[in-house]
Amino acid sequence: MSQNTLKAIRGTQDIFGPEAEAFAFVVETFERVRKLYRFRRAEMPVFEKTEVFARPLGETTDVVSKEMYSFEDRGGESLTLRPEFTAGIARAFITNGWQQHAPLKLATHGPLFRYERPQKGRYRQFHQINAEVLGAGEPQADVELLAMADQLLKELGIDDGVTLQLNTLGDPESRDAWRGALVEYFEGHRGQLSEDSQTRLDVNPLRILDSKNPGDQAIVADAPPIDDFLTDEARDFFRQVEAGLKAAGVEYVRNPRLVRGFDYYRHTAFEFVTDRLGAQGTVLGGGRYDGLIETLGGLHTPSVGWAAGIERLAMLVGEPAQSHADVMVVVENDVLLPKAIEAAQLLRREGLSTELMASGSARKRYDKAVKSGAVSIVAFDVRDGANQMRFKADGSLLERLQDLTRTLSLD
RNA sequence: GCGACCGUAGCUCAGUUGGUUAGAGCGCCGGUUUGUGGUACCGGAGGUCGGGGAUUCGAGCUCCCUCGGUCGCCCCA
Repeated sequence: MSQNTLKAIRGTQDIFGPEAEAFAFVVETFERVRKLYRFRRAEMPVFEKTEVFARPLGETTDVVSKEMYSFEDRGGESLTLRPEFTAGIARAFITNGWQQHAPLKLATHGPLFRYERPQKGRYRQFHQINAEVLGAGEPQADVELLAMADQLLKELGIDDGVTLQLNTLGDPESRDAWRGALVEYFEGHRGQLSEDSQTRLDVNPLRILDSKNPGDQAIVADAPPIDDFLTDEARDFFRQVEAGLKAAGVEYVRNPRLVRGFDYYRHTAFEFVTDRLGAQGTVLGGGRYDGLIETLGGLHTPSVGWAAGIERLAMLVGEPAQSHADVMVVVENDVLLPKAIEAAQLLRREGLSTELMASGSARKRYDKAVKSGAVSIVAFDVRDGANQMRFKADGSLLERLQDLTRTLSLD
């Protein structure tokens, strides 16, 4: 690899082979399942005005200042490659007046961009599948979204070892009361907290709850739980979500320390977590964001959604069985190449996946065809001065191949 | 932004306390053999050992810098 070799940008990936197959399997499964739940497909721009993503987060956070791919276009406007789907969807909801469709169930997938240091299951350009219910304030929306996620993971065959962790952040009143109590509690233990968590205490105290530092975790264990601060309404909402999940047959565990970093989140927060992906164990996550669309200048529009990293799901799916051609058409004598091309097209039009083996040493082509694992082989060769077509296939496929190629004239 | 580990052929990797012209397997290309066949054998292409500097008579190997990768921390919409 010379120094002049073109290289991909850090954190981007060229997905190919079994990994690409696994990736496609995830997307195809998502598309199938979202239709079962009657989620409608939407396509959004890959970039937006920076404000679309920055405003809901607060201008000063690390996320905005350091982790977005932002740039100026030729008109001097600040644009940003989408780091998530939700904000763009919310913007589209507002600009297109989609409240007329509320409650609106939307599904989409595609590339997202975050300027981060790559590590296992984290890239700068990565891909997510995404589902949202916009304009739905009822806990049933949360339940349906979770049921869909649950079914998706099961249909991907990766539900083993994956746990749905569920929590509520309450309504704003609950949340503020809880935050206040947490700050008070952690202030009392400030000296024992890690350096990172002391910073969090000032910047984003809820985040202390998911600190990875063992010393912090000991302190967190005795922190006041959200349940002590839930209003009657918030408690009732969460109970309805739990009851709905039970009715839907979705298993979960309560994780009272599961939080979200941003203020527009309300009520339900959830993550499907695996222990098989190292530090990046969240495989699908989301929650209710009743405050977001207002923040972007729309009407009050309670909404809930989730997203999942396709790469991470693909890693869990593992390598699918290699796919083999139905038919390998082998040209053992180049004189018969046109006939072989004709045959290959015939077969493809009939829905048989067909590959032409017509390059390299003519003598080795048949062996390569056999080695490729193709289900059947049609070989074109000249023997004793006569053009011939030979088949290697079993039973009904052999009959089908003979039948399909009957009209082919070899001379 | 911080830390640890790793960069040798297209791929996976050997390479001794620093010592001649840097190797293997797989893959690829060609040939022979086989001739209803996944065989065996022979040959070939392909490396400034990530890049630069230093030490040394001599560096793939030691040291420094740099670039890249992996994993973790931070952050996580």
